Amino acid sequence: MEETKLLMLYGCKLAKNIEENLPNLANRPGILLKSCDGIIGVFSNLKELLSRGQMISGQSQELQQTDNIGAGIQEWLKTGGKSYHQATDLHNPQAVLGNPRTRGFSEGCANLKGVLGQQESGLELMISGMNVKSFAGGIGGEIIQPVDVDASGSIRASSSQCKRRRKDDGHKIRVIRVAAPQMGNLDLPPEDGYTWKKYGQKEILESRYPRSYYCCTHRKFYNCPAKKQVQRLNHDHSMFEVTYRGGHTCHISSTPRPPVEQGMIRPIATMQPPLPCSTSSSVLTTHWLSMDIKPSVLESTATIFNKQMFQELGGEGTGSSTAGTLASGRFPDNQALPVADMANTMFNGGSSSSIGIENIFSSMGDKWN
DNA sequence: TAGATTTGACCAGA
DNA sequence: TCTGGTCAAATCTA
Repeated sequence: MEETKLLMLYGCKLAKNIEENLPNLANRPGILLKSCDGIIGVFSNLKELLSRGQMISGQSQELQQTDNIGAGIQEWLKTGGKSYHQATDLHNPQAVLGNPRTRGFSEGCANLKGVLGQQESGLELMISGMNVKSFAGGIGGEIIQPVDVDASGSIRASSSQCKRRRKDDGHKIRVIRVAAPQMGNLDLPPEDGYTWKKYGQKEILESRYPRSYYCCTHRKFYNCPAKKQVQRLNHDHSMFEVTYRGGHTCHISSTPRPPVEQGMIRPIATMQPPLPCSTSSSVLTTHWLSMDIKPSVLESTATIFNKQMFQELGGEGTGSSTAGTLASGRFPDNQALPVADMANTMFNGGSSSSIGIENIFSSMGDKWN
């Protein structure tokens, strides 16, 4: 549920910021459209995540509420977002789903799109659909797929191509779908905060694309059992299906730290020393509304906006050092990085930042002006 | 030259 | 027997 809550708040915040800064953004249609795309991606992923989640849990009432996720954001936007915290109790997902003011992200986004004008060609906006390619650059929202594990621990096929599966060895299994890179090496699997070593590739029956097998780089030294499989979707080659098996144990060190795999939060906005599994030299960590949020999700989400804004603002960022950039919170010319502040403000409730969420866009507006 | 990737062969579950 | 998963030698690359 943590991804759900994260996406929910993040999308609402972005929408609110766009609405509040339409005067500034009016002269920057590129930023506007990309921002809108990002928001729609967030909300669409949220919708899919919720739908799938409820299908798994079989809670029909929640499903109905999710389907009704409707006019709420529009209504909420009309209030100027001022009633956000009153309208949404993010500590209580039931309250969020049941609250008419927070229902209807899709309609809200459609409304935004109407405000912002015609979408770019090539920009896939499938607000009511499930097929959103949310973010350019290959960092996509995380969409959890249902995985069926029967009582014996073996995996039941959840797709037609999974006819036989080896018995699970008791490891936790997690299946997600992420957007494939749209530039550069298109075969590179999406970054997820860990380093992986490819140990095999295999053509899979009835699949157009081969499946790649990865294990944790540190399997040798830390006996880390984590593995993942990456395969491009048959029907949508721009999406990867990534199957994670087993959790990382290689992060265990002399410094106690909750495992990322278990989605446990870390202390307030501190810079962590590099860890064996992390691809980053440092990791931006947050606490946010006391929620359990996987840092990888947080970083990916925050990076989307970072990359888009950075490019639009004429930066030379490549987005290759996501966590490092966010952690530094600086442009190369040592300017403050608005999105880092934004992420910091958002995910830390604004308590630890001198820049409030309301000021982020206005400060950016200064740059644009 | 060490580490990563590729790829054919082998293993094991269904 | 078929197929997915893994191994390990060969190859590549920084």
